[in-house]
Amino acid sequence: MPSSLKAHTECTATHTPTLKAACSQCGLKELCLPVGLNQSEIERLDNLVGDRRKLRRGEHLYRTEDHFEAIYAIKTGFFKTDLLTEDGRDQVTGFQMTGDLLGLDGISADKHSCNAVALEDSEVCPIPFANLEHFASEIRSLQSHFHRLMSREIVRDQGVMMLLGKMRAEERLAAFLLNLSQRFNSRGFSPAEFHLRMTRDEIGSYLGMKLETVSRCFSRFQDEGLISVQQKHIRLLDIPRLKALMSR
Amino acid sequence: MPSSLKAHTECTATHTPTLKAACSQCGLKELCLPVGLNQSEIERLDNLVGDRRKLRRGEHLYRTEDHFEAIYAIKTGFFKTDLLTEDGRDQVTGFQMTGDLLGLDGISADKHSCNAVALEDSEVCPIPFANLEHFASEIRSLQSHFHRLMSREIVRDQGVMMLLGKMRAEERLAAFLLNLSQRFNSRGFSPAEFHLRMTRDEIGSYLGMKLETVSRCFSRFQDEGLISVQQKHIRLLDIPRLKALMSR
DNA sequence: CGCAGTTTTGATTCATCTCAATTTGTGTGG
DNA sequence: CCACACAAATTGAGATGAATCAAAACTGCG
Repeated sequence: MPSSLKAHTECTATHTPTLKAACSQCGLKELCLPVGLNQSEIERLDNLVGDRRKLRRGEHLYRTEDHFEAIYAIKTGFFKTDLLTEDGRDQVTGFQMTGDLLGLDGISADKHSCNAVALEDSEVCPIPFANLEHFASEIRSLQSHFHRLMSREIVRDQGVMMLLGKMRAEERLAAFLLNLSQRFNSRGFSPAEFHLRMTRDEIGSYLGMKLETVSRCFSRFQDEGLISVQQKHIRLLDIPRLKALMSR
Repeated sequence: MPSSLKAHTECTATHTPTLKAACSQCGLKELCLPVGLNQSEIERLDNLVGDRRKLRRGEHLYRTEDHFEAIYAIKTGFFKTDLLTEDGRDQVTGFQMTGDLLGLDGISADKHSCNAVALEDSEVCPIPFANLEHFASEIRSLQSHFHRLMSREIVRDQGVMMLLGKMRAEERLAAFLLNLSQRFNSRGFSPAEFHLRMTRDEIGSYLGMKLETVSRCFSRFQDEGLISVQQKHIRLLDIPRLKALMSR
């Protein structure tokens, strides 16, 4: 599967070893920004997207307060976004994977309101926002799709509020695992077996619980035969029962 | 203050007693969708906005699963949005007041993902979304402003995640009061004295705590001289100390 | 191979929830 | 306009889920 995501060779005539992004050649057409565009429109997108950018594990794609200029489509890899308060508390606000968009937070004030960090070596396609708005006003389907994507982010956030506001620790973790499962599945990976890219601490931060509690819940799930855990390797053994756990 | 917000008389030639919305005449020009538009652009907005709709306290503007067709600018009044799970748990996801926009959640799937309920008699200006997208692609400043508004919603939601994920009950309530204070202030009302339109239960639902805990926190704040509470009437007596409370 | 970071597990504490009773406020109809 | 019924808010006592503190085990990286 990852082989189809390997970097293309450069396609500019220059000698710089940049990786020209090319939506028209990309395996993520059905998942990413081009959804719903026809062939010629996708080709116009190619001109819009900047050179691909590679990040090593742990590297920041952007930081809070950075000037906003582009949103980023994840070509390969895995990210987290987080907020930091003055008094040092850190809240993970999301985990993003292949095909997801990063940076929408920056539009509102021309600067980013959170940090985006690669949790594994990754590659992103920067989409300069000025260009995107320009094309969006010409290509109605692009405009419409972009609006849907922003709205989807709002809906997603509502779900997280429900999670944080109303669920108990076990329910949160079950919801989290099922969400990952579903997202891996829609990207062609196994929904029942996957590798966590984040630490227990990061999971805990996202779910509003301490890392010890995350660990204890994993253990309890395992004891009950719901999942199998070996460090970061997770297997979901009883998805129906996990789902049932959520509606208590 | 409310007198300037009183309903205009109808301005159509028909005999139906509808209230034609007119951004160009509205006192909320600086707060609402028209921000940043010039006079002639605002006049074009007038044609875009549908007839004003009145809601009584307790009435739904829309419900989860309702077909999405318009977003709504709040002309007067106060709303909450909330989600309901199958097993009956209810999460308030936001409180909206004059000048705020409602309905952005519906764009992503052509149907609403939450309920919007008036917490007092209110009036909204419906903006049919198809029209809005059409005008947005013609008026760049409208397009740009609309994107900022959606992004602001995303940023706001991140703040709520921080609140729910990392703060203790007292901090949440302090943050909540300060947020209301700031929003009333920017609408020309007193930042230090206001009337809560929602119940303790709704505050608790929003902040991820039980109504009894909300009530206890109010009492404690009052004992400590931070605020004065008489049912729904709140006076903030020591804003700096309330702020300090948040960064513990 | 050893060390640092991560994870697991245990014992204890604490914040918030739950259950319950009382007070206060509000809307309706006589 | 008052009285009644119902909804909302306050307060207390006790239960509990998750946090905290602490130590040990595991992992993988240099």
